Amino acid sequence: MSHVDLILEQWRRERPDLDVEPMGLTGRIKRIGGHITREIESVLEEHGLNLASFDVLATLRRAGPPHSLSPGELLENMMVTSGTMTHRIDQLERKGWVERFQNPDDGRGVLVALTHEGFEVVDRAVTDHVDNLARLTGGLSESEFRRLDRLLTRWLATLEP
Amino acid sequence: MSHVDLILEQWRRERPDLDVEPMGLTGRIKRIGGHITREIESVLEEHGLNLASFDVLATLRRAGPPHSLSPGELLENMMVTSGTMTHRIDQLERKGWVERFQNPDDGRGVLVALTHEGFEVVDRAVTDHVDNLARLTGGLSESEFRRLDRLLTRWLATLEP
DNA sequence: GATATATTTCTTGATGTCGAGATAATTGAG
DNA sequence: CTCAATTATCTCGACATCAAGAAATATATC
Repeated sequence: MSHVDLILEQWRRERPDLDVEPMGLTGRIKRIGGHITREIESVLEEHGLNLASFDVLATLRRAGPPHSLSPGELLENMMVTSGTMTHRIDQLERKGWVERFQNPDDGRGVLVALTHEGFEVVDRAVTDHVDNLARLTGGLSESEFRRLDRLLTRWLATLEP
Repeated sequence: MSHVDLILEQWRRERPDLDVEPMGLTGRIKRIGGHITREIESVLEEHGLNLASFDVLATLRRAGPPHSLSPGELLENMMVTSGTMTHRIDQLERKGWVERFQNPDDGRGVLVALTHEGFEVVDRAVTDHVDNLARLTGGLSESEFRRLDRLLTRWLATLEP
């Protein structure tokens, strides 16, 4: 009996009027999310990264050459505020993994670009990262994996209209 | 094409050597988690609660009479540290929704109990909360819901041995 | 062209969390 | 019984995040 099922059982006893099935589904999502976040962070730590830094570097890396985006474009890809993004870029700039340039086409804006070192760090990190994700999803059979992926895609589509 | 699929496509182009399927699955989990967290928080806010406070009150509530647990027992149910738990209890105590007692059986420990007001707040909040969760999962058919729940349970079991 | 409105990025203050260590009481080995 | 080890909780400092708003520039309307 999992942690989540225990919670549902308690609610059923204390509040039999409630339909707790949706709570089970969302609880499992959040619990799985918590586990994989912790595991991911422990692998990234070996590369001197946290999840926040990796998110930024990876977004620049996978955007392709010239590996530069504005803070606003980076924002669109992550669920954080602009203040948080400023802080993340500051941090990466101090480490020498990204650089800020003035945007030549818009005096208000800047561009954030991967440095050579930043490129190498994120390229090494992402290799370990995908291995780690393969391990974390490795307990599922291929068929389970596919069915789960399809159902999550379905659900996500209803949440991101 | 969803946000997650876009990311996978970029990685496939930039790093064709990587197997990005697991990244898709975990990305969808985290993205769904982000959405439902935000939606949940906005409903709890109407009751003067944040997710942290609700977690504590709800744990006490569903534990059944006398609705009291030690900080250590509360810790076991949540993925947080002891310092965080102290802070959460402080906050709820200031609001008058829980009280601390000295544990009569163990001089080192305390017990945290719901007040009458705290009981009423959490009982009202959880009613709205489950309605909200039903809405958030309402885009899935009954069959999809059941299959998804079963697959998530499977996966969670492999992560919580 | 002048002026109001948008947009882009950064700043600031508040809050929640963690991690390491302090404090106090209990437990167990001799 | 005594003292070391363990356990339960709290304190403190650091850090990531958010929300609101400031500053600078761009865009649109007249």
